[in-house]
Amino acid sequence: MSTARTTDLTSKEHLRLWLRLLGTTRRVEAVLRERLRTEFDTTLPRFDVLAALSRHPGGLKMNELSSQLKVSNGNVTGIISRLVEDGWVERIAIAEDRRATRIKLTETGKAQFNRMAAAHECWVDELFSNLSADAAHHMNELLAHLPLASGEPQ
Amino acid sequence: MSTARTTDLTSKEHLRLWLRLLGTTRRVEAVLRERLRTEFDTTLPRFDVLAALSRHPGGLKMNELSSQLKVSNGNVTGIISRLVEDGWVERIAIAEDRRATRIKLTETGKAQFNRMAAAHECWVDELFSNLSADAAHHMNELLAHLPLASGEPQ
DNA sequence: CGAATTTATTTCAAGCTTAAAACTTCATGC
DNA sequence: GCATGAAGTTTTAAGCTTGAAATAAATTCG
Repeated sequence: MSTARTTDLTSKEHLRLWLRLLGTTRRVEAVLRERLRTEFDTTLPRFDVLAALSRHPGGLKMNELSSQLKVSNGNVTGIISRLVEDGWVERIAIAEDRRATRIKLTETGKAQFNRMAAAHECWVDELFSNLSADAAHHMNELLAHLPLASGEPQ
Repeated sequence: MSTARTTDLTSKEHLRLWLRLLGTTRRVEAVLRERLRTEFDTTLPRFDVLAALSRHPGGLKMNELSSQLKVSNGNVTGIISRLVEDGWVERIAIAEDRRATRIKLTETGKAQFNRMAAAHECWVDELFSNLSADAAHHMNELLAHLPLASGEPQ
């Protein structure tokens, strides 16, 4: 309320960029969701969870999962419960802390994820195919410098 | 399906960019959702619907709304129903076609949206504040050239 | 030790989201 | 007229998502 942060022109340019960013992201997500559904009979949130677990072979606690994925705790509970039912993931008791459990991919889960991850990379590459490696890298750098954008904090 | 579209290096760069894009978008959305909730007691989907209606003073049919917002028909039905209950929006019968209705902002809805839109632009400007107008414009151009990124079909 | 607080997770209610099925109305062709 | 199909919308079932409340276990500290 007190002060505008930038000129009005810059502000409009920021808004335009945000709407473009949002639109692009939604379109890509829609394609990925559709393909995950038709080709692997699964969903994007499930894929995201599997991807996070895949990056951590030792497993992750529920709160680690939800902070990595930037979603709420309760949300992850439901997704994990369904993945456990499907046998793609397992909850492993932690001896030193009976409140928490460690979530790990099962062998089935690993195999499924590997198949999906290969296809996923291929789809993304196709969707961004008319962006050169340099342009992609450049855009990545710009986004990385937004204070809120970096993936690193945690 | 037959061939990789790019080199493996470019493919990795595309994937990196996509993950960055997704992360940035989610962070911005999280901030906007939180602020809409605490300061205006509403949600992002509702705001999106109001914004679309605001751009079309003559009103929009349900299928126009859902195609503009890139969400399913059934989805819009629910959001509109709740907005109608709140008196922010009204369904107006179309004489020539009894299947469809025209959705319009009420005066209350317009007033509410105007307050929110001003704050929204301010928040976005703040979130992107360390991006110059030129950089924002440049990134916008790059995104606009993705075949899937513009407002066009596929 | 025992009370108070913090940490890890689940449950809950409400709303969002999708795809598919159902329903109603309109348009077309016979 | 009337069947047939298309168009516009709503309903449904299942899953995703959130914030808040509830539960339970660990930690802190008087």
